[in-house]
Amino acid sequence: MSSGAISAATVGRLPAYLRSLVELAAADTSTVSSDHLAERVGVNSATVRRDLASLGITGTRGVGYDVKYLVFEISVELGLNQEWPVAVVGAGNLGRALTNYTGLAERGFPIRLLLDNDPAKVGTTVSGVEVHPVGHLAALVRELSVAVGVIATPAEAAQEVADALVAAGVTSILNFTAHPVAVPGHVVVRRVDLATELQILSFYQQRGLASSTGVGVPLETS
Amino acid sequence: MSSGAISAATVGRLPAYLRSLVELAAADTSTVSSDHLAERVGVNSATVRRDLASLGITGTRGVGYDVKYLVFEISVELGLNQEWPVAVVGAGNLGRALTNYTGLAERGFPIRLLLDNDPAKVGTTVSGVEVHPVGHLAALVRELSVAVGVIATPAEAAQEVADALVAAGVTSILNFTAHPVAVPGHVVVRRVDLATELQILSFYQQRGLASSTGVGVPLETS
DNA sequence: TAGATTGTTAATCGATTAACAATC
DNA sequence: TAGATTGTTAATCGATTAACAATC
Repeated sequence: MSSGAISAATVGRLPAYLRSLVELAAADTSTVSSDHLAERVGVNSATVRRDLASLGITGTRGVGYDVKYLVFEISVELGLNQEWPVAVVGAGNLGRALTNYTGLAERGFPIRLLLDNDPAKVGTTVSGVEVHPVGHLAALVRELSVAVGVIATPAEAAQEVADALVAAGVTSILNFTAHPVAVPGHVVVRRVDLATELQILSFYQQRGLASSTGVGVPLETS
Repeated sequence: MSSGAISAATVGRLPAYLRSLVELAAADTSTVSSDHLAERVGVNSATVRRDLASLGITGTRGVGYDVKYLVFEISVELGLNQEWPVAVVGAGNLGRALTNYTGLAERGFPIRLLLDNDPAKVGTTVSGVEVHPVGHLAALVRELSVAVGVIATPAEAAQEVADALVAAGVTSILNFTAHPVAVPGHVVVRRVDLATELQILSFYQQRGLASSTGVGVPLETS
């Protein structure tokens, strides 16, 4: 496990490390210790050193890690040095909100394609992205080299949309519906279910478990 | 730990159990085994029995669990037998998408309050919810008995909004910005960061790790 | 050299799972 | 009674953390 095997927990922490490091780089801090980084991200310093070592990232004993080097390496690991064109299926409020959200393009996920079956929506434009019929999905995904598909349709359509995305060759899917989707093993799906997030919050509220769960400092989603 | 202590992992699985059970109830299945439920949710049957036992839910040996009883008990645990009025801070695309999303009200989280500092937005209405100035937050939260606050503002405002929500007595917060917020120990925060979700997807894509991570069957967010 | 900090081993912790006696 | 399935113990697994030799 010392090299090559990267746990899901490690992957989940990488974006947090990166955010913290980018702030340090902006503040012209050239070097950072695992202790310092750990404190900012809210984990143990041994965990930071282990996470970085598992990516093959090394520091200097007595000194720490070079911030610029860390930022570069983690960015490479997360694929942030390249663009991942995104297709959003469903041009309802959520689909339009995602398309309008400039933060995604800034972080390398430009939304290039918006699909919907509603004839009233087809042909309209959201933040410069034209809405196309879902029937054109396969052709457009290939034409635009779409790397990530987002399911922002009603829950009933989730599986059907996932199937269409997979058939078109998309291997990364973000599912915003309440309905889990089944996909072949080479495809990665993550699900963001708003009602589930709220239900988990209300569970803690109900139980008065906030402080006993070590929350307070935010409980991360991943 | 056998009783009273409920792990975060267990809490995260409850909504999935409930979804599956509701389908069974609709199909008039009166009883379910831990084995059957485990298969539907994608966990081990011992985990199901342990999760349920930790909530004080018992089944019948040789028979299984009564579906209606399970649905009721888990609903109570998740607080679904009551309403949790929600306040959304930020009436941008995301805030409006959330307010328009009927799935939340259906699952007990009606959005009762929408706040924004933009004078052009104040006074407008989204799905019947009027936009109020953020300065009125404390008074309106009390008046409407808001239980959950949602931060849907630009990242820079996240901490300020969290502070205002906490000061107004809100103890459950869902944060949609990329910025983690610090809150007192009695407050529960969950964060949903879209760019982070996409970055994790692209990491797996980059590495070709999909099948080796046991994804395929969806990797849940929680 | 003295102080700091990494890289890694061994200990710990917590969660998952196999296994099975209890019992419907 | 025979078959099924729970409730729970003990084993396993994986991830976190303490500790410390290596070394800048």
